[in-house]
Amino acid sequence: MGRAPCCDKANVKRGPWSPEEDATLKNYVQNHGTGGNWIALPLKAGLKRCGKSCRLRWLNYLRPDIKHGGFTEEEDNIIFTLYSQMGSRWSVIASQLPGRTDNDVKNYWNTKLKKKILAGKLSSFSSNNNGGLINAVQKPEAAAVSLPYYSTPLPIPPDVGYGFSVSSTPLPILSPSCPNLDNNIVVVSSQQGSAVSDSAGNGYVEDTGGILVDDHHQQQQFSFEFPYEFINGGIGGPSLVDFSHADIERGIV
DNA sequence: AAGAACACCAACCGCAAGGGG
DNA sequence: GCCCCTTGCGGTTGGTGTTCT
Repeated sequence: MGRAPCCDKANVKRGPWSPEEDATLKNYVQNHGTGGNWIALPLKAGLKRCGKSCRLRWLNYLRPDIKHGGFTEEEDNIIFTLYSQMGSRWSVIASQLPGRTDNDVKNYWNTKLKKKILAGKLSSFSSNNNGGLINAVQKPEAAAVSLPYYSTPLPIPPDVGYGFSVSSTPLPILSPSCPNLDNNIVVVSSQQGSAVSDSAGNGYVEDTGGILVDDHHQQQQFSFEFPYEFINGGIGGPSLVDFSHADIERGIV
């Protein structure tokens, strides 16, 4: 037996909300609150709507503190930074932006901001204070072995689908030729990779041979890959030249 | 001018988590 | 501990407006 539907779909209205419905819902919530039960609310308020629909309409549109209108550059940067760190945790990201909803942020990211970043038009991505690099933070679930959570400057925005893997066999200790070896996490070296493609025909540039060193001088080999057209500058991203050994070394923390 | 393609965003869907009985 | 109900979340869809050809 499957899950019981949250409401009787045959007897509820769907689709866009009318101004009358908005007014009814707004008046009811402002006068009576939600009563802690959205499922029962539409019946009490006299709305032929699903409780979930009412909740969504209130949270995303009717709440008095909702901010409508375009996102500012500062908001762009906050979204980008938080997305870099935690991925698509829209509710968490939205909680850092007063008046914005998770749906707003999600839509904005998917329709505009992602393109803006890929075009290199976001200040935190294109500025020179980090050598043109941004902090791409490894997603925890991507780690194949237990390593400290770390950030590594890479010339990519976090949404371009880079993969990340760590070899299971620790490498021999590298000679400490790198002046930053004593820092917590170091990307010691990297090299330009070769173009590869997956079974669906999507092109990637695969970079291999990077070394991570943690604060116990334990080393792990890693590899990562980026969509080929992005690395190749085809959609406004950096050219392959930007993705060099030197650039990554410059970003060592 | 008209149809096609694209962009935007509100709304829906299904799943997981949380809480109460 | 289990079950059921509700809420919250993130992914996806579909309608509408705009731009392009």
